Amino acid sequence: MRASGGRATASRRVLLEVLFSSNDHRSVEDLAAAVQARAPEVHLSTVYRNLEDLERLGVIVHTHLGHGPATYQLARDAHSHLVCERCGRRFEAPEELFVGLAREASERYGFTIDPRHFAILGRCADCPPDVPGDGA
Amino acid sequence: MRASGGRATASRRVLLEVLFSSNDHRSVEDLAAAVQARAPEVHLSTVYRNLEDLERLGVIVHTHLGHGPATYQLARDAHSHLVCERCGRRFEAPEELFVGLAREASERYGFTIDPRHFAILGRCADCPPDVPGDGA
DNA sequence: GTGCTTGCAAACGTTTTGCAGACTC
DNA sequence: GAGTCTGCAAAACGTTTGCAAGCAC
Repeated sequence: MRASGGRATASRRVLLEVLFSSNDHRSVEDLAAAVQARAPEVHLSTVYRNLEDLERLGVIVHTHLGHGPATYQLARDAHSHLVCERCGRRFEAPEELFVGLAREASERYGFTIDPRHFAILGRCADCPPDVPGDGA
Repeated sequence: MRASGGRATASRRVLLEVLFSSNDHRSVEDLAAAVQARAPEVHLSTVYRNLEDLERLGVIVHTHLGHGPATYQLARDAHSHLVCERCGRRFEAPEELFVGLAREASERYGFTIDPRHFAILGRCADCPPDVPGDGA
C-alpha cells in the first residue's frame, strides 16, 4: 500500500497504525509519543520525515489550528475548523459553511479556497471579544 | 496620543512613524529594519515589545498569512486575505465575502469569526491544485 | 528618584538538516 | 550491494524572556 516509492520500515508501519487508530487531529509530539510507546527508539525527526512523506503521498494532511504546533489527520477525514482564540475551543466546520466564500473567491479572483489548511479563528460564545486597552 | 499608560520613547516614536507611513502589512523583521534605518541602536526585541504594546492598545493588529512570520498593520486598515499556498500571491478579501460564513458560525455554534487574524489559504488561478504523489 | 523601557544575550518551541551507520529491497 | 531510511546532534526559524543599565516622568 505505501510501497508507492518508499520502503516499508518499522517506524512507518507503527506511525500508520497510530494514525489510523485515532480519529482526531494530533500534534507531531503526540504522534511521536504514541509511536514511541510501541517502538521506543523512533526519533522525533523520523516522525517529521515520515509525516512529510505521507503528506506528499496524499494519505494525510496537516492543519494549523492557531498558534502552536501543526496537527495531522488522515486526508479522507479532513475538515475545517473554527477555533476560539481565547480558550482554544474547537468546532468542526462542515464544508457547506464555506460555499458562499468559495464561490465569491472563485468568481472575483479565480481563487480556490482550501479552508481546511488553516482554521478560522474567532471567539466562542463563552469568551468575550477583545476590548482594546484591556490588555492587563 | 500614545501616552495612554506608557512613555514616549524614541524607539516607539520611530516605530509609529514607520507604521503610519506604510500601507501594506509588514513583518517584524521589515519593521525593525525600517526603524533601524533611522535609529540604528533599536533592538529587534524592542520592536517585538512595542508591537505587543501597540496591539494591546488597539492601534495595530497582526495577521498570519501562512507559514512564516506574522505581519502587522494598522488596526483601522485591517482586512482579510486570500493567500495562494503555492506562490504566495495575496488578495485582499472584503468583509462581505464572509457574511455567510459569519452568520452560519454564529447561528450554529455561537461563534464570532475573526477572518482577519488568519488568512484563507488556497490556490490562485495560476497555480494548479496538488496532485497527490506528485511531490517531487 | 521611581519605575517603565531598553539593549543584549540567552532561551524558547517547533521544525529542518548534515552526517554516518543501518536497513530494505 | 545500491540506495533508502534512521538516530543523533545541531542548526534554523520566529519569538520570548531575564537581567542590569538607561531614560522619561
